[in-house]
Amino acid sequence: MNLVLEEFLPYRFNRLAETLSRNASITYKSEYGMSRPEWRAFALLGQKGTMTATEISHYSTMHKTKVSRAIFALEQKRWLVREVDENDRRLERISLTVQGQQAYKNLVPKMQRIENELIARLGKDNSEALFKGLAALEELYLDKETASRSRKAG
Amino acid sequence: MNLVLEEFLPYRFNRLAETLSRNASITYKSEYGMSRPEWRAFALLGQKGTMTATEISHYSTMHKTKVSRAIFALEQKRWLVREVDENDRRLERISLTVQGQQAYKNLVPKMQRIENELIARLGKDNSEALFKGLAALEELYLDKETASRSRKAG
DNA sequence: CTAAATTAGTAACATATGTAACAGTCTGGT
DNA sequence: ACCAGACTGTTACATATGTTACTAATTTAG
Repeated sequence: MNLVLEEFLPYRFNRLAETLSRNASITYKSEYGMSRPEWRAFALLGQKGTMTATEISHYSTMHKTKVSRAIFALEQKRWLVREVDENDRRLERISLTVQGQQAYKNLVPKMQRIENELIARLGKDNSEALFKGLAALEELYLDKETASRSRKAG
Repeated sequence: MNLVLEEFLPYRFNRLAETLSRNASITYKSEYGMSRPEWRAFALLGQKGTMTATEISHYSTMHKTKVSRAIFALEQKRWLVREVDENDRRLERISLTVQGQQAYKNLVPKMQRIENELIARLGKDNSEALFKGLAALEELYLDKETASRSRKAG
């Protein structure tokens, strides 16, 4: 009849998500003064090239106002530029500037190293189990299109 | 050289944590108007009996001001009472009222059913992998004392 | 025994996020 | 061609959260 909070999945996920994010954010926050929403939008732009705000919102699963603020901040840093789409003037094609791409080139290996070290410390057995479990959860819960990459890769 | 956001662990955890929490919150939010911080404090009090605010903060990994607000809200609902500790008058011993315990008895089975259904849908193989991976991560990252229950249980 | 440092909990302030309303643009049916 | 409805992105407002400062109580060092 008792629920043990420490065993409750949503709680465990929230706690780990916070820990992992805080740990990862140290790098992009201290080196570039980036917030988490900024990092996400930035990482997507580096990964996919030109995107619209709505696309960023979709792939980052961030609310559109959050995206709006994030790209505004990145624009202030001169890391991205917007260009109104001539075929549909509601759309803004957003892409990283050369400066932004340089920051991306600098930052990404550091972020990957953090993740690789974590996986190494987990060990092959545990990390494989983790990826399997995460992929299964994503398969169950997340929008097929968004989750597909993780599934294939997990 | 490219980082794929959908494969990045902190992002995957955040996304899943949000999804799981939103899913779980439907029940305690719609039936009892509880917020997530309230639910956490409430679940701990039901689980452990009398606690201080600091203890709740520790076991829930919530900031003490968040806890302060959560227990205030639960107090307004008449679900908990505080009693100043006579040996150390800085402390407040917090415990659920009879009303609070009834709500707990009503709510916990529903929350457990949600989790059990999730695990069933994952299947034995996947959920075992998930628990193994989560336990390993908690072992690595979280305060030993806090994580110990999850470890043993996972 | 007393003063400084520590602790529990709250309150005031600043920041971050979500919700709702908005302006501008496009589309489809008539 | 036109208008109702839908879409993109921003702004204004409300709410939630974190940071800092505070009061009251206790503990510790000297």
